[in-house]
Amino acid sequence: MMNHHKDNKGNPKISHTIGSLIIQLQRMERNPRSFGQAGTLTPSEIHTVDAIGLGDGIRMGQLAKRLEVTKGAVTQLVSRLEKKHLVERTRHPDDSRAIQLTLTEKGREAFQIHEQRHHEFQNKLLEELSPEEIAVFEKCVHTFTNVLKEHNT
Amino acid sequence: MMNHHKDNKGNPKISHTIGSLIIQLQRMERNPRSFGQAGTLTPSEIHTVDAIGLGDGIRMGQLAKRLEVTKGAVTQLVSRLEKKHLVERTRHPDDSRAIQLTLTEKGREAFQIHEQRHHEFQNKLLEELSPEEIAVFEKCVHTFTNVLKEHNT
DNA sequence: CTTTTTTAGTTTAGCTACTATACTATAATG
DNA sequence: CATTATAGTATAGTAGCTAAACTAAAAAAG
Repeated sequence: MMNHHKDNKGNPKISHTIGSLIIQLQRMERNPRSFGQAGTLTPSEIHTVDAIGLGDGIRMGQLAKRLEVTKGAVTQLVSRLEKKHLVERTRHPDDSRAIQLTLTEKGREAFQIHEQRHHEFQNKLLEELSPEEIAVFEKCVHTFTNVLKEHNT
Repeated sequence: MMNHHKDNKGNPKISHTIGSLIIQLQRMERNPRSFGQAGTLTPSEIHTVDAIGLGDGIRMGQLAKRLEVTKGAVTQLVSRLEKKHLVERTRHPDDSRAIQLTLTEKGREAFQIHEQRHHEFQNKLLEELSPEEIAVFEKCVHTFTNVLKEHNT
């Protein structure tokens, strides 16, 4: 009840806490991992596989928006994934400029292994945090993401 | 009280929420920004300035550990910052292999502008979240970071 | 003391993951 | 149609890393 709408006198550490998080996230985001038959994939590669798996038939441009990178970046990533036989490009039936993306069998396997790891990660978090805390956490991350999004504009 | 130590049936979205966060953080981490007299600095550059500012006289190796990168990476970054006249290398008095890092006047200005921005960011968060929520958030980020750290090993 | 090993930092080649820019091809609009 | 917008690609260049080989000084072992 008290101490709302104040400046950060009472929270000198949150900035540092977030700093550590960023360091760990960056570290994670540069370590490739193995995904079964698909072999070793970089974080960017598996993120791309994940986005295609969640939105089957997604187009190049939509994928670029989802990942918040340029279309050029997506072209490069998808080409690499195609070479690895994880993703297939097919022409869009209604717009012959556009391309639809789908996962191959191998791609789906990688997708599933990745989802499974998310699951395990979540469960580890749930072991250490109560459902109430998780709920607050989710709200906070959401707010944080929005402030960040605004900041990134 | 209920539903503790369960799997994630009740939280199908947290994974997606965190995914969005990661995308925004990565986006932030590749956009250079202006820091007064120091000019435009990349995220890695300002992180390095920040770490030196917080631990004046820090050595190359300690800095590498703090940033969780190799010493080679730190050498490259510090060399660039030295060229930009933000950082100074001086030989360590007790160990002539080692190097102590300090900020120049210009470096300190960049440091302060950066700290100021952290402050503003925190205040924006505090406008939208109660102190109680922030406290939980901090705990959760901490837990999350630790799980991540373990995962990164 | 020397010799050997460890530690602190540097250098370099190579990789990922982007961006910006210029391009081709198709679609939509006047 | 001619023009403009949209979908995707190609390419050159950059940041930010790593791994491995290196130099020099300190510490440990003999």
